[in-house]
Amino acid sequence: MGKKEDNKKKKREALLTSAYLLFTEKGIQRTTISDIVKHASIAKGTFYLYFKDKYEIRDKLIAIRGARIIEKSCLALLDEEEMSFEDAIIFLADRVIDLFEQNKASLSFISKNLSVALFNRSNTEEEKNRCVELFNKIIERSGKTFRDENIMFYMVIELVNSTCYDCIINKAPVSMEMMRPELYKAIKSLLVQFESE
Amino acid sequence: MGKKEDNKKKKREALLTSAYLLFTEKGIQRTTISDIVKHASIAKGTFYLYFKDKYEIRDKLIAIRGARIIEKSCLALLDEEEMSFEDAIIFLADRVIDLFEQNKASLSFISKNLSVALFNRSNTEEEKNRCVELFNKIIERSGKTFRDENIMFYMVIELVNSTCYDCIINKAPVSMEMMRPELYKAIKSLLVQFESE
Amino acid sequence: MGKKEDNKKKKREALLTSAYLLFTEKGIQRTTISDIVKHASIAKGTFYLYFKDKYEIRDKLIAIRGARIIEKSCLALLDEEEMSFEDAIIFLADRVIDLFEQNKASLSFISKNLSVALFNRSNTEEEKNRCVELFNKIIERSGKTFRDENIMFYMVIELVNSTCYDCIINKAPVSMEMMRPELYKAIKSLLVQFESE
Amino acid sequence: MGKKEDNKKKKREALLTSAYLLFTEKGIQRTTISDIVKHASIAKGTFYLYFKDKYEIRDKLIAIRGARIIEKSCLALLDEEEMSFEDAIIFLADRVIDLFEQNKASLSFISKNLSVALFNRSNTEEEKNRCVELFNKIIERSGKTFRDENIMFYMVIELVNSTCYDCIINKAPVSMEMMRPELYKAIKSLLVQFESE
DNA sequence: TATGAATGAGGGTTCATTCAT
DNA sequence: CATGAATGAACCCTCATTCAT
Repeated sequence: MGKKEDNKKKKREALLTSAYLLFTEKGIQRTTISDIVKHASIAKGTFYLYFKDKYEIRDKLIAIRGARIIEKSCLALLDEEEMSFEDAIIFLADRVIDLFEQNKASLSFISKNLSVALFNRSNTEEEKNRCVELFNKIIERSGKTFRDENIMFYMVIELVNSTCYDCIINKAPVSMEMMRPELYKAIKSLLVQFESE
Repeated sequence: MGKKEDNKKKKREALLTSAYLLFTEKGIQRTTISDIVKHASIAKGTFYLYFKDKYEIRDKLIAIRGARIIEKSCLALLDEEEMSFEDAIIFLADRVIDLFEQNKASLSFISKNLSVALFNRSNTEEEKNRCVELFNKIIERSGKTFRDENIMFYMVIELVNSTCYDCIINKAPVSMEMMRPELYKAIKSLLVQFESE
Repeated sequence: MGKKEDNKKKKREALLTSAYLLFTEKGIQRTTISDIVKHASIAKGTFYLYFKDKYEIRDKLIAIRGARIIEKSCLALLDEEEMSFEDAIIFLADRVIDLFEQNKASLSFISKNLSVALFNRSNTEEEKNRCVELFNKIIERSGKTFRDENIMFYMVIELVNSTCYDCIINKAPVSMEMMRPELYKAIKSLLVQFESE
Repeated sequence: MGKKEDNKKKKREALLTSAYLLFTEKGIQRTTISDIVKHASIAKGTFYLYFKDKYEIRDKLIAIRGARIIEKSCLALLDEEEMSFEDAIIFLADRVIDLFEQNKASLSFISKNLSVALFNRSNTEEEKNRCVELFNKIIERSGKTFRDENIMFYMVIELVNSTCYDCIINKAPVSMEMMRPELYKAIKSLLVQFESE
């Protein structure tokens, strides 16, 4: 019967949601498993039926939340009129930066690990696949071909994520405002670099 | 009397050395203050005369060890014959990657925080200054001028550090071997971008 | 229907076998009911249909395994040619010591509780009876009569079991090798003591 | 300064006393470290400065309390008029049985481990030595010599301890009352056995 | 300044037991 | 009868921090 299965999924979901809320609110260090299960209205022992420890749930959440950010941005792009590939990627970067600026706690939580959502081996789930599909669709629309799309996307993501983290959270080396135009130029020069002649 | 001063410096040094050893050996989480003071042959209470907590000593160490990596690379470069600016930066990147590959524990410890060695506000010490001076010397030698050297260096460092961490530690998205040529092309395209016309 | 009965017996047997294996392998403390049912491929709740708790199954196992050791030794004796009563008991002791030396985990598990196999009130099962019968047969064969056979057997068993446990497991006060001749002399003097005039 | 040292000894003593009280009152399984420290008015963490775990304190206590029983009995003997060696040992056994009958909780706690007080390697402390000295004094007074005094004492202790435990706690195979005369005869026959001609 | 024994809150984790299926 | 997910009390133990010396 699916009832049990359903219940299990719900429990898992509740743990993930509660953990994310607490992690972004109080930080990972100061969030205890007790906090998480209390917030999720689940027994403490039950936590261990779903996750090995606090760090497993954190890693899973980084992947999920990172993927969500990328997905949202891609979907926003697909709603837009067609534009050049460079502009499309800049548009994406712009969306990601906006989302992070609107949700600094999320950025603080994801830290510089946005790319694990796409490239980490342990993350074999659908989130990853959905993002990869969206990226492929964007490339397709551009009609261009690239030397190594994975590495290209990886570098762009790293550059965007790093600058967001440092400029928004640490406010160093400069503010995000000041960084933004430089970042866009940098991304453009990177993309050109990856086009196959 | 300078002897007391000396002794204090030695104690501080011992704590830093021991902490670094243990952090790289067992990880930060699993290293306790007890471990650190035991290894440094110092009393537990004394720790608190020098550092607020484990995370203060960690942050200090990331800055010190990061700066050391950059410094070493810069000094190696200054030993070389003159070369073009692009080649000089590639040479630097190459040195940094080599150092990290030779010392994965150090990379694991520094994680994606290499740039704090140079750009973090809280890091007001000499390490930072030495690195900045070295960078300035390199630029000087090139005879070129750049739109914003800080941001340029920041981006290159982030790109090198990120790819090292992901490719060497996580082996994703590709191996460091495969990443290296792509990284160099990317760095070159970035640098050109920053030259003032 | 006997099939259900059979199945129940098999389950019980499986639990006993698994528990014994784990108890001797990892110790009683470190063996959990979860471990036992997992090893027996039985559901957790089912355990409680057969035993009250871990200690009930442990006590049952000590009785069973203790009885098995004594039985084996007695049967070995009955295979031998006739010999004097003293020699017969020494032969038995010898067999028991050998069995324990070959299976230290079993000795460690039974500890100093070998006699419960025969004399514990709660142990009302067939194992006990089989051993008692074998002892009676041995006495019968000897043609002798004794003041109190039960106490005599009890003392011999205690002496053999204690020395085995201390000398084989703890290696104190001396090795089993050194203890053996002394033990045999002691047993002989005990037996003489119990003969009715 | 001895003040700190003194305090440490007192703490250790308090832990031992409290643990013994609770072990004999509620059993080892049902006594928690929390119980012990609470009863001793000591902080939980402090327990671990003195003992590794509950089982270390238990083992230490078995040795201490076992030694105390033997010591008391020996001292009672030395108060008596001279008597034959056999009678002296019977007197000792008698005292031990009496002490155990008066304090069944203590017997239950020591279980069949009385001899570890004297023969366990890990127990290197003064308790052991005091008992050994007392035994030597008794032998000296008897003017006799024995083949192996250690093994002799060990066997007598084991026999007394085993019968006490089984007859007093388990009331099997017979009551202590019924066992006592048989035990004395057995001890006597054992002792004769060990005399060197 | 330096010490390290003492603290005790609260961390993670276990596991016997229950009970709806 | 059998199941096994869920429970949650209770466990052990850690360890940052204090403070009398």
